[in-house]
Amino acid sequence: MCMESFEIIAEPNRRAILGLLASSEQSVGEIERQLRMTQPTVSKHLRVLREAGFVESTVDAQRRLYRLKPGPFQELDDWLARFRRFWSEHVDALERHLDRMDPSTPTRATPTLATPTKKKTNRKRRGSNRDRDKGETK
Amino acid sequence: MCMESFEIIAEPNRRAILGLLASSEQSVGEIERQLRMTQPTVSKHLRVLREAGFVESTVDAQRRLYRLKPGPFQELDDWLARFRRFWSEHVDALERHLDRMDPSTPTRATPTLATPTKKKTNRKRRGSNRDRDKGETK
DNA sequence: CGTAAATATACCTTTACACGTATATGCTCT
DNA sequence: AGAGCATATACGTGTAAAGGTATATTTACG
Repeated sequence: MCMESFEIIAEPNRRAILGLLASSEQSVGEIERQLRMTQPTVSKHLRVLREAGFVESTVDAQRRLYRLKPGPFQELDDWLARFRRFWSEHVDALERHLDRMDPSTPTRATPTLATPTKKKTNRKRRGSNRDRDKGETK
Repeated sequence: MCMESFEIIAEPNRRAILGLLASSEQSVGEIERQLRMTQPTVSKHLRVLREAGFVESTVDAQRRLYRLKPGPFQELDDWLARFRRFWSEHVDALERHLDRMDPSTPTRATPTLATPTKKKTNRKRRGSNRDRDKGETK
């Protein structure tokens, strides 16, 4: 009754359900069988997804057909967009590399808002600091 | 010790931290003050983020400077990509609408992989089905 | 009308995360 | 060496979500 979009997709089973629905709408029973989950579990997840606006349902005799709704995906993407510029520059290099290795891949249509934000901020690393990072990055 | 990317960003405070780091690297104390969280809370979230590969840290005297790492964002985006085609067609219509209303908005740089997947699947809605949807979509 | 199928809900138990307080570790500077 | 700052960790507690079992609800169909 209170979860927002990010918590919704934190649940692996829910992501699996959304994955199924990405191909086409499905009934509860179909989801239940394909994902090997118990029926109540499926129903409860679908309820959560519905209340969060990820899916909608229509009645078809005794079954209910569920399909995706775009809203929350938008929202997630909007959040991710803030970081896209950041990692896109990393991807650029990698992409060139991969393009060279596998010319069949259609360049992976990345947004590439690649504003060349070359962060050369030159942060002062004060004093005796032997960049040793004892297991920080692990 | 076990969370993956989607659970990581389910936490609002962690998203806030990532949001801060999106602009520039920050020390624990700076995060603590800007987000009004207690220091242990910040440290623990940063630990989680670090173990999940969202951030990395370097030592600067007594402080640690944290900054973003691209990997997990990629992963999240890859998952979202499966659905992008789906909602992009919805956005297209909306976008045209908004562009007309507010010409200042720079068209919101959407990936727009708009493969014209015009889903005209014409699903059969069987039998006596009075589309009534008693509060399903709520 | 009664039964069976499909789905939703209620109730219970378990588990895992988030937070706070307290404390440990590590670095700097005098 | 000792004081003090910045950060990490330990531990206890509350809470909420997920899953299971049982049951209710709705619909089709004989």
